[in-house]
Amino acid sequence: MTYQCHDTKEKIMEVARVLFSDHGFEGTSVRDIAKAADVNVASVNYHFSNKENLLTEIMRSGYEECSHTVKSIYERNNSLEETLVELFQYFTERSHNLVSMFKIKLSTQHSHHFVAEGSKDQLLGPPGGVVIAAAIRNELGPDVTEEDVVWALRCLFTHVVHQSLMYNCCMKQGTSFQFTDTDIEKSIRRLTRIVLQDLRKK
Amino acid sequence: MTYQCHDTKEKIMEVARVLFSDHGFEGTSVRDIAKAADVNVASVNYHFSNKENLLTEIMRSGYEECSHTVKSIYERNNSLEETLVELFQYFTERSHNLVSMFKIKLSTQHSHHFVAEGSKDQLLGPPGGVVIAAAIRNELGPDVTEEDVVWALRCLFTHVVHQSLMYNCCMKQGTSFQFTDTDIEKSIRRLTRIVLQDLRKK
DNA sequence: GTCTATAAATAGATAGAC
DNA sequence: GTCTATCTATTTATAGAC
Repeated sequence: MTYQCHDTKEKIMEVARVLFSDHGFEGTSVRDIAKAADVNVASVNYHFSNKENLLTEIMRSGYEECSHTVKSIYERNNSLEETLVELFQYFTERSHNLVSMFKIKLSTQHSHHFVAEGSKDQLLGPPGGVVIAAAIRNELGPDVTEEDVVWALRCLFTHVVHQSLMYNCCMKQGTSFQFTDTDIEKSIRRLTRIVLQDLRKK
Repeated sequence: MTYQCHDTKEKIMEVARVLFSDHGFEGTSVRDIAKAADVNVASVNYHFSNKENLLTEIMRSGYEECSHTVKSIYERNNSLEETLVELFQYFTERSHNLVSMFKIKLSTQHSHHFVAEGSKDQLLGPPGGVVIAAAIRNELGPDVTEEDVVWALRCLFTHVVHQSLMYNCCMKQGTSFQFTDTDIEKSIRRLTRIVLQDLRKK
């Protein structure tokens, strides 16, 4: 079993993302990860130097994956409403990516993962936020104010992210959740329409 | 220093809520709590039997405090919009209560704290959700459908909770946050108005 | 690159004196 | 109710054989 670096490293990251999402960073031991990934305990430190660095790589790849997904979704359908609905579907398929990123964002200890490398003081916005903002501008034409775009972005992104978190966590917990994915899709569409409608009135 | 049970127990809960909120349940040791509360290590187990039970008591009191706050806010001002804005202000004053509750909700391991004691399968809704739903019905009169009330509740509560989480976490992290509390208040008011407006049209 | 063995620190919990 | 001391288990990380 020599020369399987790439497979092992990626397997560790994928398994760790799931475990961090379910039990948190501190709630997951390197041994748990190695066992679940079916690799040796020492290989985690070999490939990532230490546990903290494993988190760093997971966060970076997760943020990039999400940004890239939003971009490619919008380039395909060219519609704000459809993009938001498909973003919810992506968050459901890759719920561990969303949940682990969000938990880290809420943590004091690991929040530095959301600070861009070059400019240490600049907080990263939501992944794909630039694309959604552009989509809003495209729907409303050139007369829309920047303040309105920011407000709409915040309303809509918040809604999609929070509904995705609630939907996927309650599903995982096995408790009877009141809302189906169809309900949430309807909710996203309705909110998108009334937000755009309000911005057009001005 | 004898007979100070009540003080010690409450001090432990208050300190633990802050630490759980910042570093998570697993990221906080019983020793950390005892040190921050300036009590002996053994007193945590004396008053709460074990660490898990300390979390149980924190969650229960946090949920009740929040529900009670929402109720008393609405009884005082009798306005949906004002209640949501004041709820955001409460979430800011007591951000550790919100953050710790939300983190636990996202966790697979500790999600059982959101299951009501009597009926083990029933998931608890958002704290104060019943009051907000009643406020929505009061604004719209008796003709409003239950589906619309549920949608409005979800939109508005989601917005307030998520904005509060983002606002308080980014503040705590010391990074330059783009939005002031005034911005978020405006955002809540604007969303409340367009949601109610949409429901009235039907 | 993978493995075993182990170091060094820390975790939750408890026993027993006061 | 508070405290010290301690047991047992588990943690991250590393050293060194293969």
